Amino acid sequence: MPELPEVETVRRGLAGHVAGRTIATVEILGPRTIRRHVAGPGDFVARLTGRRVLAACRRGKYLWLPMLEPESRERGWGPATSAEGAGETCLVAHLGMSGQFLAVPAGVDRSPHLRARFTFTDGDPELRFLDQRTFGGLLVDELVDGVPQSIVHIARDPVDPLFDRGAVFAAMRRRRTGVKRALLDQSLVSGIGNIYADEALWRARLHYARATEGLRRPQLDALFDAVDEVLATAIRAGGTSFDALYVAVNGESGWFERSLEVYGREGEPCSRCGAAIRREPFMNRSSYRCPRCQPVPRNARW
DNA sequence: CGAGTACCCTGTTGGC
DNA sequence: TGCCAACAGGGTACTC
Repeated sequence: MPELPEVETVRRGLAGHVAGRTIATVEILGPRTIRRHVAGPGDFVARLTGRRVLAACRRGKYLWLPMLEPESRERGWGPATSAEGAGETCLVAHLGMSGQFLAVPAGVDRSPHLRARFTFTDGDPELRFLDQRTFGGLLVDELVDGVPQSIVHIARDPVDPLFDRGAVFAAMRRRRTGVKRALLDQSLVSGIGNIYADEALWRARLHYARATEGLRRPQLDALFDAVDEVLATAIRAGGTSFDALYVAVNGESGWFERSLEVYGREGEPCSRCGAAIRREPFMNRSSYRCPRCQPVPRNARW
């Protein structure tokens, strides 16, 4: 269940273990992992082999590794690339539900969930991408204004220094929908998933079906203050549970669960008022809320 | 175009 | 014990 904090933890791991290294070999196990790379596995491998990883970047739940351009292009013998900042190659990754990056010594991996393997010219560790439920994926892409072309529709996330609350609030109020649908809409604001949406709504004492057009500036500020707090707390927790071998934290590991107030706590008392937390079907998943702190609004939009 | 839904996928859990 | 339904859910394709 990786949301922004988990993906940020992975990004930091990749920055520490992979940035600055040159890819020696790329191996893809099974076609589904690169289904969004339409040019196919041969092209995927060819465009990454021999490339040096410059950094590890993230927007919302997406990760990417920009690559140093080959020397021939750096010297201007290839197509123009630098004028508008476009044309830089990068590896884009989405963890989906269960994707993991592991930086481990080279060796045999019998895991049926191993989807991709990268080796580097300086030896260990190699980088593996594992994904049990195969909602995750990899593709090679080009940067457009510093962002992979395939994710230009993903909005800035609340951690982004250029995140513009005023613009996001205005866009939210133009929608005719409920506040949780808006929080989960990655084209409005990215990085928030089911868990942190419920946690932020509980903190802001808002029902998930509150109509966005009826929300006032103070309520939206309170909601996004709550979003910031929840994300920052989870990022700090992810940072402390860091393991040198594992680039990724396991989404199932319990480091964040102790601090959750409503998510997964059906029937347990609300820590503010004592009312029993409710689980309700919503958008083909579940929403958790306190029935007293977050009552059903009059003009609900489900 | 905005809003809302179906589907992709597999391992785990719980009811009968 | 064994089988099947429910559940987990982000993103995209699709319909209306």
